[in-house]
Order: sequence, then C-alpha cells, then structure tokens
Amino acid sequence: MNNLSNLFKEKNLKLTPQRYAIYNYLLGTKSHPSAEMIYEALKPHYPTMSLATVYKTLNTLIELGLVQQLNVGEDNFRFDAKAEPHPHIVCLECGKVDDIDELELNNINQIAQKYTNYKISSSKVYFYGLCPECQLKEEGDR
Amino acid sequence: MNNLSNLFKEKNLKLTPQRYAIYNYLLGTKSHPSAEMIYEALKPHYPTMSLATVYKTLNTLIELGLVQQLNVGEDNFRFDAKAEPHPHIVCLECGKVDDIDELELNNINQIAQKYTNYKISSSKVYFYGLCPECQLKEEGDR
DNA sequence: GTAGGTGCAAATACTTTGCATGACA
DNA sequence: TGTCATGCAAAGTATTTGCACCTAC
Repeated sequence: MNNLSNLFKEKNLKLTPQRYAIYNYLLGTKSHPSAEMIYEALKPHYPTMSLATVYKTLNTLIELGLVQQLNVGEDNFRFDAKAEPHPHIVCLECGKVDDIDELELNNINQIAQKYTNYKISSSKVYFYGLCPECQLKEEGDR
Repeated sequence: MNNLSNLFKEKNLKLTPQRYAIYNYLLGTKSHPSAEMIYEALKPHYPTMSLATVYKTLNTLIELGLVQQLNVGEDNFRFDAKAEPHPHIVCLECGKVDDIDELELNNINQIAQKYTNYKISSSKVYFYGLCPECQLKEEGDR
C-alpha cells in the first residue's frame, strides 16, 4: 500500500481516510458498485462522508489510473478498481455486473485497427445475459 | 416503408409525422446522435416538436427493435437506427462516433460463453481512439 | 502553517412524467 | 369518434460545483 502513498505524494494529493476507504472498498469488492452504492456501503463506517466526496474521489482515482468507469447501459456509472481492460457481463434480470477474466481480448484492438482509420487506443466490451441465479428463477417460473 | 406502417398498426401505435421524422433522420445519418442533437436537427422542419417527444419516440422505437441505444461513456445516450449489433468507435478528442461495419464479431458471444456461467444473449463493443481529422490536428500541433 | 480536501447545499444536465390539448386511424 | 400522441412545464435522478471549514503533510 506504500505505492499508493507515493503515487499520491507525486501528484501533490493527500491520502485522506475517505480516499483510502473508497479505494480499498473498490479493491475488496467484485460488485462494480455505483457511486451511490459505495456511499451507502461506507456510511456506517464514515458517517460524515458525503456523496460529493465519493464522486470527487472517484474522479481523482480515475485520473490516477487506479480505477475505471463502466457504462453498462444504466443511467449511472459503475466503478472498477481493476484498471486493466477486461470484459464485463451484465445480468439483464438483476443488474449484477461480473468480470470475465479468463476471456483474453488483448488482440481485439489490433484486429479492429485493420478496419478503421481511427488510431485505436482502447476498447470496452460488455456482454449481456442471465446470471446463474436468474436462470434458476426462470426455470422455477415454468 | 410499408413495413413500418404495418409494424405500428400491429402494436396499436400511430405513425405520426414526428415519429416518422425521427426514425427517418436516424436512418439517414451515421452520426449516432443524442436526443438533443436529433431535436436540434429537426427543429427547423418541425418547430413545434418538443424534446420530450423525441425522448418518448426514441423509447418507442427501441421497444419496437428499430433503434438501439449506445453508451459510449458520455453523460447522455446516443441512438442508432441499425438495430443489429455492430462495433462502434469513439473519438476521444472530438467525441464523434462511427460504426466499424467490416469487423465481424458474430462469434464473440459464443467464445465468451465458454468462460462464464451467464447465459449470454448479446454484447456491445466500443473502441476508443483518434479519428483521422483529429490525428491531423495533433500532427499540426507539433 | 498551508495547500489541498471535505461536506453541505445549490446548480447543472439528462431524462421522465402528468396532464390538457390535438390528431391519426 | 375514440384512443393514442404531442407539447408544455414540472419533477426526478445522477453528477458537478462553490465555498467555508477542516486536516494531512
């Protein structure tokens, strides 16, 4: 965690308890929470923390490259402490978002580069479907 | 365009000039406009049309499967009259959004299916980079 | 001690909704 | 003619901003 401290120092940023808590929470969850969800999760431990601080901190962490922002098609953003690009999958029923770590799409940018005059620098891939739990519920409905 | 008329009739929907204009505008552009952009583009021809109608119509067209909604990472949605899935590319400089029609990703869902317990039904792929025009501008800056 | 951060409230931006009027079928 | 759509204004939701006070360094 010393890396974090140094990284903040380099940029003349302060490592406040709020920032630490938000980043740590993101590191410790696989749920790809929204700002609101992070706020609600931390409120018991940091009762004075405001939603505005969550948003500001998330933007700071994104600028530092520690966090990425996801757009699964909802009306809000979700956040992921894994900054390396990797595909995500969204449950159309319950809204859950998971990683698909095993699927390697490293070469997709190079493949796509052949078909466009844009200079590609990154990409985002989202799959949509039913999570195992919601599949079971569907079965139960029959 | 008779298909459209029939499709509307089936669903007990009325094919108003506004709906016709919005769908036609989307069919005729490759710019993947936002609701606001559609509104501004049609205002000269339909001065009484309201932004609310644009939103309502877009949601209707989406339900009919005639239009798809894009989330390129901005704070708004963009719309595309090509309902079949196809990858998009976003210019990080000017915000332009283009299709990459030639890149076929039909099999990507099946490939990803091997690595997840979700039942995959669709996917969205976004590339990010610099469009040709903005690449030239960058060159000019040096 | 000071630059930078927090937290509140207000502002902004996008989208949706309620409702009276209007128009397609 | 009746049902559905439009258009206005107001409401709702997500996010950002301004500013006085506070705190990490």
